[in-house]
Amino acid sequence: MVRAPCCEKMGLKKGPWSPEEDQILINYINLYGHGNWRALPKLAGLLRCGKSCRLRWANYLKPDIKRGNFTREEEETIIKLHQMLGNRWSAIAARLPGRTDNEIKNVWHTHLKKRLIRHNQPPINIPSKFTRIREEPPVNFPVHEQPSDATDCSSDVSSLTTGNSDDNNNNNHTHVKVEYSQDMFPQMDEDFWFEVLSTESSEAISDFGAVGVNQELHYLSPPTVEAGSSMHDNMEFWYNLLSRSGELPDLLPDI
DNA sequence: AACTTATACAACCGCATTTAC
DNA sequence: AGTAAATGCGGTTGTATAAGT
Repeated sequence: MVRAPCCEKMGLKKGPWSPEEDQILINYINLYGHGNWRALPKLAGLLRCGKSCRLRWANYLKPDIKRGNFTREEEETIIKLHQMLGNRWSAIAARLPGRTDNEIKNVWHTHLKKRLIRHNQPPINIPSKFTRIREEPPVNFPVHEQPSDATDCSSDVSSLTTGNSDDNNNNNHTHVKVEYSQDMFPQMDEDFWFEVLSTESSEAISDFGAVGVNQELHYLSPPTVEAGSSMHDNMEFWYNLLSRSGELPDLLPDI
């Protein structure tokens, strides 16, 4: 693919936006929308590249953007989501209404990371290949019985963490029997982990208990996956298990 | 007051992915 | 199916301002 010449070579402006430029962009998008970012600056009469316009709009001018300091609650949410998702700023931003990926990235690097280090809780560094998993629609995690609503992941998780603990409890570690088939296998995307972790603590992960690999049923037993072990430990365990199985090479590429 | 260093945040760059043809 | 263009994303940089010396 041939890279488009950079803004400067095209005689386009770079650097901070003036209030006049902002107004032109706002007016244009309010009137015509932003169907084609590449064409937009020319049509709007801006000496900017489309990319610059898109960034300015997405990070600053969009009307639903919440300005001002992050609340303590928002910061806690970012920390929690970062534990689950790593540096997937856009995924984190998707769960914080009114906040942009760029803003979250900045607040992470300037405040939150340092705060965690100060409190002897260095941030988990999830390998980037974990965080760049192919995007796919969430797929149900298999449980005893498929829920009636096949698109609702959260109902799966709650059934794993609550419903199963009664009949399968074993030394505080619940094992869930999973009937395995290739197309039922969980997609370990952000939604999958988010649903898992948003149930009560990482105990939920050990509650998954079993997973099918190579057409066999495998149990994740203590001490391999302990209740209370970290998100990353669990991800690593599952990743290694899946890698060894060789069944999902493009879902989770080698580290 | 002048200078240096640290911090915060907007914007850019380049790669990856998706879309259109 | 292949290719180019468009878009999205995450890492990095640039710059204004605040804090410290």
